Amino acid sequence: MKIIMLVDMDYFFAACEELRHPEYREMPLVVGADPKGGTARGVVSTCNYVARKLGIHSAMPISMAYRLKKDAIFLPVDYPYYESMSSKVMELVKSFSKRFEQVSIDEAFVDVTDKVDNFEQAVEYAKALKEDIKNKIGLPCSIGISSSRLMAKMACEAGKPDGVRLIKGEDAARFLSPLPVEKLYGIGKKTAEKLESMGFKTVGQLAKANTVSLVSNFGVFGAELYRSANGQGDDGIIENYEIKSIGRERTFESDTTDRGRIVAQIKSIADEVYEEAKKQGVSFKTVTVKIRYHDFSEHLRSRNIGHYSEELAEISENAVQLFDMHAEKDERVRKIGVRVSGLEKRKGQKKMKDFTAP
DNA sequence: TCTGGGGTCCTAGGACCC
DNA sequence: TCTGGGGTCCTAGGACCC
Repeated sequence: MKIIMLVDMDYFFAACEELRHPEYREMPLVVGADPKGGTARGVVSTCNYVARKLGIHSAMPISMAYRLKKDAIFLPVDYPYYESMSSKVMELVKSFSKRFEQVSIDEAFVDVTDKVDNFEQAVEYAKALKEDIKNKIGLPCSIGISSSRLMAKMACEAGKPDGVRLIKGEDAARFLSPLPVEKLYGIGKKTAEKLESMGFKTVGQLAKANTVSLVSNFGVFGAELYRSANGQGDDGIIENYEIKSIGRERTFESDTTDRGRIVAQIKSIADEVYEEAKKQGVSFKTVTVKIRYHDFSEHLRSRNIGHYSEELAEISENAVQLFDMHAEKDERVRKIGVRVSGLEKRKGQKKMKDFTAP
């Protein structure tokens, strides 16, 4: 049996801001869109626990957060800064085990099976890692430990904030059983509604479901649901993960039908996508445009260009064409996005660090 | 209250090929 | 007259996560 840990940074973006602005530490701090006096269209990205006590939370419309606390500290998202902090954290985590997989800017799974003899030692190991991150970098995190990725994640959630939590395999079912289905990782609003309509309110009820009926209602996902509800899950760590797509999207400050304005935005976004693809050292084969209309309906239009490309013009020209061919004229556009996929590492190009002199 | 931006994975239909 | 089966690729949409 493996010993898997999930390291998850607590209120990461806001914690990073507190680190460079200690004066905000005791104040409600909201990282996200500029509220613009309550008229803005963005959302809360992350907020600290002082703000959470006031009812503010991630993904809440920023206008609502503003209404809840007009004199909170509102800061814009400084992604490059958080990424630099993330790199420091991830290097430290890696030093605890090379069997490591970063799953988002602030989370990583680590397989510590070879590092400790049992779960009790794993708890001590996790505490040491947590202290190291706190002392050397200054950021709080939580760590969940179990024998699968799923249960490590659930343990971590249960331990938040600033906690280390162990759930042994034999305790998984008992831990999960009373939770409402939407607390299970992978179950969102839609699936929860469907499950509740089928009579499954808790994970324990789901764990006793008839697998045949789950599969007939949800396909492969149904079988996965059953396994998850019973505390079973994957324990693999993918050490060299390859990115699958690169995209950027932008919401207009006001909905528009002005083609000139939209095309200009597509070109500007295409440029950002191009720069990111260059930075990642990948070519692409498919270009996709995403259009969100005023009523939130979304449409994707994609084109396989038939070869791997690295050209800015291939992104912007295909994106504009796809928009012109498929956009509903006179429908107000709220958001536009551009994405490239079908990626391949560029040939003859290695990362700088591969050339580092010995 | 009025809804961002960056991703992943899965499904399903149609085209095409053998 | 009434039309196989399997595999793969492409496209579009949906759900979910952070």
